Amino acid sequence: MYKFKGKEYPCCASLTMGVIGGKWKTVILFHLRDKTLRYNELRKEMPSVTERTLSLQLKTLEEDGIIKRKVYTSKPPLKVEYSLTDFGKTLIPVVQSIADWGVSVVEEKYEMID
Amino acid sequence: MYKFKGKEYPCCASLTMGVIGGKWKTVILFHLRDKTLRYNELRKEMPSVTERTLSLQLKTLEEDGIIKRKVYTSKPPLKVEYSLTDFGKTLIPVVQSIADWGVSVVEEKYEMID
DNA sequence: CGGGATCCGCCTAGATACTG
DNA sequence: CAGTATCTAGGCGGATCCCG
Repeated sequence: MYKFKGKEYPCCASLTMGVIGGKWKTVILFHLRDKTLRYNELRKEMPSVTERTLSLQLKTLEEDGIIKRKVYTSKPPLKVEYSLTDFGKTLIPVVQSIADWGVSVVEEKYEMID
Repeated sequence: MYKFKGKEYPCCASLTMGVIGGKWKTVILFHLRDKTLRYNELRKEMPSVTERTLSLQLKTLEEDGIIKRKVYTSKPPLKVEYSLTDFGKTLIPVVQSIADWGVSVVEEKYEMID
């Protein structure tokens, strides 16, 4: 049994999926893997996500210590930047291999025969 | 826009997550990464999954061409073995890096500070 | 600009019972 | 043994409006 942030997982692989799973978290991490982005910059990279969902996913990633949120202004218009924490950076190879496999599939590098 | 098996994804990372995402698929692939297993052997490796869920996940993995299902007997008791296809084997590095990160976290290899 | 509040549909997955 | 059938719940994520 594996534990992380108060949650229990039956397998080391499911622990990781508990952190980066779901429809959007890997996409967020993919875009943050090499740079800092503002909220609206992330939205432009992910046009099909809703504001609420992006907001929620960013919050859970922050709570898990994967990303950090930095606010630069106290009055509107707000400027908020998101970036990986040092802990989050340890996920870069994982996210990269996930992204690479997706690219390989669409490039039809792999044969789909048994 | 990325396409795979009739589904569209906004990012190469989300394509991969569409195939291996969800609560159980990476766990199945983790256990099948180096060996063939029967249905009940898989259940023993994953005691907390229900029969129905395991069944459904195996079916979608088969439909996506990731695993193959081989039936050895025509009359009960049935013998069915699951293993990775050649295409599924291309996912091994991805699953392995996912599993490795989970292990690293519980071994506290990484510091959780910003 | 960067969200929060509210409402809601749908899909994932669980529980349990049953079958070829 | 290896599933299917049925019912159900919980939560993920979408749509829309609102606010500092």
